[in-house]
Amino acid sequence: MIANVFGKILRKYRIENQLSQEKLAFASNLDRTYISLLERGLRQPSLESLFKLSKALKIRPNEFVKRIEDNYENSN
Amino acid sequence: MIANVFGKILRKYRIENQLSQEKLAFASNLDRTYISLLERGLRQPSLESLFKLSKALKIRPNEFVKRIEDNYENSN
DNA sequence: ATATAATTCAGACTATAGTCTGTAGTGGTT
DNA sequence: AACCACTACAGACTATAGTCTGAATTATAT
Repeated sequence: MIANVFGKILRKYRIENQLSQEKLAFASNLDRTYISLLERGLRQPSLESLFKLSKALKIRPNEFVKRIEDNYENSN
Repeated sequence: MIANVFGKILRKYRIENQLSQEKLAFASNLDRTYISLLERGLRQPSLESLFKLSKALKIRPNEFVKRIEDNYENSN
């Protein structure tokens, strides 16, 4: 599942940036509980949410997506 | 708007691949009318739909996203 | 042990992604 | 004109993204 792959990478990036879910939520203008859902693989983001999160995490969206790709084929 | 940027790029890729909306829909396992909505900027895809479309268009998702990035800052 | 920050989880909710069926327009070809 | 392939559009619908409030857990540290 792509949501699981995405969630794990999102969490890694967040930890690297030393942000709590709540601070990331504020920085990306998304909801606190939604960040939690994403990280646990219970939601997948829209393109816009992906861009918002990338900006808050100071990475380029295509880097984010590249990591998803790399972990996706190996996941099922 | 990110949906507009995405839509224009999607259409370019589809034309390059010489596919009709209907054939792209079939190849990506998405709905014919939804492809139309995407290209006109009336919808934005989820991460999963982005991956489905990328596969059908024989490009890597991160290339797709890179082109969206490049056209996004210049759009508003 | 007890505060405190951080995360999970629940439920109810709104907004939008994505489907389905059909019809109306658009443009090309003979 | 007629036909043909393609796309736009409408409307009603289902599935899921994303919000909001609050309470229950789970760390982390003092």
